[in-house]
Amino acid sequence: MTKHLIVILGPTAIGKTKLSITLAQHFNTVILSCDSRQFFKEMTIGTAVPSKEELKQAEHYFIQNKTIFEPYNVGQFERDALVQLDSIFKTKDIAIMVGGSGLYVDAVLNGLDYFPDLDPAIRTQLNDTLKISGLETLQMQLKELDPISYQNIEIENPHRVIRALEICLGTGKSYSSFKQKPKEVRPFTPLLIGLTAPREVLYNRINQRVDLMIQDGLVSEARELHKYKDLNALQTVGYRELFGHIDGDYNLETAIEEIKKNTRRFAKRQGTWFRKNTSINWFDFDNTEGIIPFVEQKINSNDL
RNA sequence: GGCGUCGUGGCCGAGUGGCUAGGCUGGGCUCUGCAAAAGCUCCUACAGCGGUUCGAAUCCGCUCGUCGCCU
Repeated sequence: MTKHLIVILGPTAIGKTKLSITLAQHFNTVILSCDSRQFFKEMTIGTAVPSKEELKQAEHYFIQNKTIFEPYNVGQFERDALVQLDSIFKTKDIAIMVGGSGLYVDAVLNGLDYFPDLDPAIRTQLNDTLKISGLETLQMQLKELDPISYQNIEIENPHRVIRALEICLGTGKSYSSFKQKPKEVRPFTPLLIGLTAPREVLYNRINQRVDLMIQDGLVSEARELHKYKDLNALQTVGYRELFGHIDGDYNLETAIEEIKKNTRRFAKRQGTWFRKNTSINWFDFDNTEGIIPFVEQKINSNDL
């Protein structure tokens, strides 16, 4: 029997959580979250993790299973997710993954190349160099150490340049030399379901949801986390803007408007990411009845 | 009705005879361990009409509109 991973994709606030629970119940299976901010147990309101009630309706993995105090990244998630899926597929033929984080979804579905773990001090130092000497210095260094990456990566993007450099410096080999692994073969067949909505409708949902988060106490959640505001996990829409307000940079109303704006932009970027993935089967968020029959039909035809 | 004021792209806003201000919003995009991150890119306007001038958003006139004051 083929193992199937139903992957639910779409921008934030479009209704992925609800759909995933419906599917999990129908197929009597479990849900893996693939959301780079819902891993953290210290954040609840601002990341819109499923509610207690929702968590009771289906078994969830990778929801608030990590702490903001320990670094976590795609590579680790890929490994964790594959281990979890292996164990799920021992007893189930179908699993569900819900994802808003494009890179993380791709990692599970297609795999990342292998990169060794590095001493985090290397990145710290590169970040210092960036701050003191500027991006150009790093670009020149990369040109020297790894001309191929210098040609191919987005050279104006400090994150990309630093990543390439940290691999070069930490391994003694070029970043490009690691990116040669053939595509991973996964022990499951993915079926991608995307949810869409007209831009205006989505933006209204986002604005409303932000207002709800504020009502639910996002401000006090942000206050408690304020002292950790430099942690990577807290570079998150909904928190950053409130940290600025708590620091006295602007009033609450402004912070809320900023959260809405940044969430809209985030949703737009998610759209860009998913749009180029041609294997997604798109459904209107408002008309999801057809999804279960569609999935059943696909799975059955695969199993024949 | 009279006098004055102002009229710049979706919004804000500089410019005051010759060289696409800038910011914000918005759109498009990139993506192999910071990804709700980070970065790239697009949107050439000067209320209208006429005049002066080699050349006008910038000067002059009229029209329309704005706001203010007066009657």
